[in-house]
Amino acid sequence: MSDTKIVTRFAPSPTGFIHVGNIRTALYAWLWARKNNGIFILRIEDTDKEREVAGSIDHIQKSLKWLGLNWDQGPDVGGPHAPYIQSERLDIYKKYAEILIKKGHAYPDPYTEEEVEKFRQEAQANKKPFLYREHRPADFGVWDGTRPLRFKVPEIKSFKWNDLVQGDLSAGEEALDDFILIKSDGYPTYNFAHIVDDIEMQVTHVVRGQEFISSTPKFLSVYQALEVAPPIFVTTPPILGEGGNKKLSKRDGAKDILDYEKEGYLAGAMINYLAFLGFNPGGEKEVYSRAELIQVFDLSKIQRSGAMWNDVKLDWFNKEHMKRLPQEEIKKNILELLPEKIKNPKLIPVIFERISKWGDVKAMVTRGELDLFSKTLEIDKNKFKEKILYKKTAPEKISENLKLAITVLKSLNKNNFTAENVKTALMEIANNLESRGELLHPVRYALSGADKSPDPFLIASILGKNETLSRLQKAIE
RNA sequence: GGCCCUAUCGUCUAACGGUUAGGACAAGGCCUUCUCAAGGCUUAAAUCGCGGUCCGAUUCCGCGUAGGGUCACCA
Repeated sequence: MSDTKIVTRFAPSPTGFIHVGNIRTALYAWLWARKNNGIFILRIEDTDKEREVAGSIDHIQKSLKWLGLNWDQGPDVGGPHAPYIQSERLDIYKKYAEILIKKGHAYPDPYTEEEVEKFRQEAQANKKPFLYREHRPADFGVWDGTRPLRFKVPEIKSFKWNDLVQGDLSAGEEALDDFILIKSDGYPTYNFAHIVDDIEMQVTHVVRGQEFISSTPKFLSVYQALEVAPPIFVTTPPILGEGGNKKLSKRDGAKDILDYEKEGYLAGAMINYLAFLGFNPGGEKEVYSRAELIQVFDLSKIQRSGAMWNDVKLDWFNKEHMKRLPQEEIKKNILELLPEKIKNPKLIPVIFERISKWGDVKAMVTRGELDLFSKTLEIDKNKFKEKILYKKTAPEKISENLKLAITVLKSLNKNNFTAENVKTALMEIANNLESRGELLHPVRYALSGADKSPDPFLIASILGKNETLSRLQKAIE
């Protein structure tokens, strides 16, 4: 039954990269289509030629692909309603415009932009909302395509409608106005084009941000004039920037979604985090795979209030997803991200061994851990003294233990300085102590300069005998 | 300013009108230091305010307050 098939769409305009705020809307639309065995459409809304940024379409597609939000119909894959780029569909909008003209619901705007602006200022001076329809001409005249085509609101009334997320919504008459359907450059406005396309493409659920709530009465008027039943509206709450009081925007640090890929975030983690920012299936489980997410997702459980972006929680999701990743995946993931200089064939096995247990690329980069492998680790001298101490163990005891370690390690043959041998040697001392940490922690810290690091034995073997001894010696001093 | 929407720990959130208001992140403390993109235990932390309906409001209603959105030949 094609009538009952769920159809959702993501309709970005190619004005640059898509940031995390926009992509969540796409995610929700995609999840809903997949959950219901429906269709997910990618449509490019490029009716503003001035704001268009070259390369955006490609970038948008890359972003969606990274997250695995595959589309069934779109600019590249085509589909029954091709083309999926609005600038290539101008004749279709014209056809709908003619229908509205014929019905007496559209007319050419007789005023210049300056005249309209004057009306606007007059209204403002009188402290009244500006309504173009109050200046609607008596005779409509014939539209020759050079003037903007305006919509004649069929009925001035209050609208009430239902939104799957927001519930019952309403707006007063002042929300209705004779807005522009087709601009003087021949391109349709968003207000008109998206409605035509949604009708043509048989979209059942329109998922979009709440900035469109206030123009919904206008949209409903168009559906009314066209005598077409509107789709189901699904209005998502905003994502707020980390100050908590502003909608997330590029200016407030909303990043290109693909930046997160570069930084080593997993697509699955990003999706999980994004989905849960404003949605919760109930229950206490939080880490969901893509498939599980599709299963539990429900548009009606989307939150109504805005949610604040939180990098720290995203990191946590990433970590959880990493833990669930097969080893091979981790290795692949990491290799792709390793800086060129570290792609030294000799080091790769070492890195793998380490990464198989402790491989946070992002953390490695930020903590300077990668440098450990190029032996240029800088240790923060100010914190060193304090951090090398183990709990309440006396500093004297610590340095005594380190000395002991040096003695033992000195007796190891330089060519036999393997992680295994170092471990055997050190553990012998450590096991005789009150707590093994009294030795192992200082050694770890002396060698790595970090209290969370690969195990000290591995580090020692990588550093080699000389460097290891010299770092231990330095630590004592 | 007009219109519209929203309001539970610092953050994301859960809770048929009846719960000691739950979980997660973050924070504090303790344990562990072969820890391993850690783990275990633990502490502190919330229903914006005022009225109303009800035997009983986080939940329903009104007002206030605060935040957000929108008022384009942008989407």
